[in-house]
Amino acid sequence: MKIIARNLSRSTTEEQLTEAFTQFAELEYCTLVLDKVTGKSKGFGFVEINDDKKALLAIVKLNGTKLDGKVIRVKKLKINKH
DNA sequence: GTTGAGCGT
Repeated sequence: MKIIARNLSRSTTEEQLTEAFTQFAELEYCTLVLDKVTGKSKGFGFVEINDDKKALLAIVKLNGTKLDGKVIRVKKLKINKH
């Protein structure tokens, strides 16, 4: 299940995202979107988790929590529209 | 060097 984490701090790193999610599930994929020009964080990233139930749990647990001192917004990505 | 809604190098 793909997950997106928005509203991240610009200083938040990919490993911080990883550690946050790894508390609830094993991450299959994790990336932090970086700006092409500055190379800094765009403030959001994507996470992939195999276990859907754990993924949903991680979303609920991490959504609204503070990461790097900032409240983050975690949601599921576009679900199969087919 | 910065910024604050979002669905990706």
